[in-house]
Amino acid sequence: MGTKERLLDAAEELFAERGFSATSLRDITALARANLASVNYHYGNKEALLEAVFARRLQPLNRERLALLDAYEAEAAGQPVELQKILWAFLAPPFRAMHRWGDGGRRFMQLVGRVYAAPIQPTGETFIKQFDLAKQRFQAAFQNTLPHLSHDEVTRRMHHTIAAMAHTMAWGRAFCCLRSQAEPESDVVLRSILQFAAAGLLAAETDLSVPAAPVTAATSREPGR
Amino acid sequence: MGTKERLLDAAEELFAERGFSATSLRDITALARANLASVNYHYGNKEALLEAVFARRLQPLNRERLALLDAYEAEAAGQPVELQKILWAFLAPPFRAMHRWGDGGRRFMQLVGRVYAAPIQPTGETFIKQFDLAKQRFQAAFQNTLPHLSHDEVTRRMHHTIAAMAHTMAWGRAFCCLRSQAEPESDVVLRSILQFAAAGLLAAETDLSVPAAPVTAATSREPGR
DNA sequence: GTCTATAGCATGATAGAC
DNA sequence: GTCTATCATGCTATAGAC
Repeated sequence: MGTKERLLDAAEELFAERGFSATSLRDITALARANLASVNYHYGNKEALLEAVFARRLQPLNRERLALLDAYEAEAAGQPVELQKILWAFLAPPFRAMHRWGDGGRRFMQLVGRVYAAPIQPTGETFIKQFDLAKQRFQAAFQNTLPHLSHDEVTRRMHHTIAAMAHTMAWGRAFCCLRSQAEPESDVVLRSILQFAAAGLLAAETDLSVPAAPVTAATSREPGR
Repeated sequence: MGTKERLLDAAEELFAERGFSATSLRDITALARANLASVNYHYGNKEALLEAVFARRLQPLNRERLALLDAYEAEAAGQPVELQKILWAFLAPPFRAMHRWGDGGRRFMQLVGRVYAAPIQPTGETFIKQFDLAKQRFQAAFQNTLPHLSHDEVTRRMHHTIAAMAHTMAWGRAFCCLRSQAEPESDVVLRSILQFAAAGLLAAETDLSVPAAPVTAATSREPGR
């Protein structure tokens, strides 16, 4: 395996584990058993290296999502696609990618989850933009299948769904730190998200009964602002 | 307002916006209009400053959550507490805190969302530990109210619920970047999460029909590993 | 393509005057 | 408590030999 690719692997691993700013080029080149100058030779600078890490896996991933959605839509022939199918097209590819790509895939998805939760960082923008392209297609599909929801509510519930996925990814092996032994790439977790999100998306928009405050006043003093 | 508190505010703001490693003490002291050495004088070092940022708001927050849950449980007198009430006790305090604490509260919750998504960082551990104390109490309450779910599944679905909350926090003003104008502290978002999570938690555990692969083979070639 | 050497700068921390 | 000055170290990036 060439230096260029080893650098990519090392960067993927360390960016996912420690974050972008907390990882130095020295850390990366040491792990890749490459020279410090090699990053600059092959990629130009640190940020371009991060972009390369994303570029390698992100495009195939979103292409697979959209191909699945396309196929389901063709199958439905103009009718709304079943909710479970839309969710499957959206959520299954990253989980399957974790299987296919092994440790690298797991680390990559952890990085994705991380960046998605902290979108302000440099180049996170790049990633978000690419992701939003797919998101818009899915937004339309969800809206079609869930006509009882307003546009804004669909947006919010998609966000909740993405959150569940991204968090699972971000936690990686540490998922549900305490006791659940399930690995994030296991089917069990994917099915759990599918089930949870499907029910959540199908819920009525307005039927919420905010519970009354209990008898005991639970307000406590807190530091002012 | 004393220097010590101004440092806390500045650190809260910058850690939330840029992350811990990407923020320098010089940035913080400049924003706080304080001397570079003041951080060391008042807090010892950078990491202790982060811990102080957490300590200021985290304890009251979790205390409020648990007080609410206590009150609801007392009200229920041994019976399982209604799901909506458990969720309310868990989710409402951070949203209300954002109102009460103003900008500082919003930034703090953004920081919390950030750290929760990237738990490996230094001192994130501290935060996670404190949070887990509350989490265990809530896990028991959820399990009581949802006897149809296995222990592991309750854990996973709590995780999904927390994810929706944390992501909303992490995105702050940029929530649902595209079009939804709703501020994260608005009741609309809180209600959306409540509704979504309640339905998701109530769903059956096993009834999932994974959709069949569509006719068109959607597999594409991808880089090997 | 790979390496050494180093420029040029930012960082966290501290010593010590006031 | 606040300030200046500075240390020691780490960083990204690059120049130039091989």
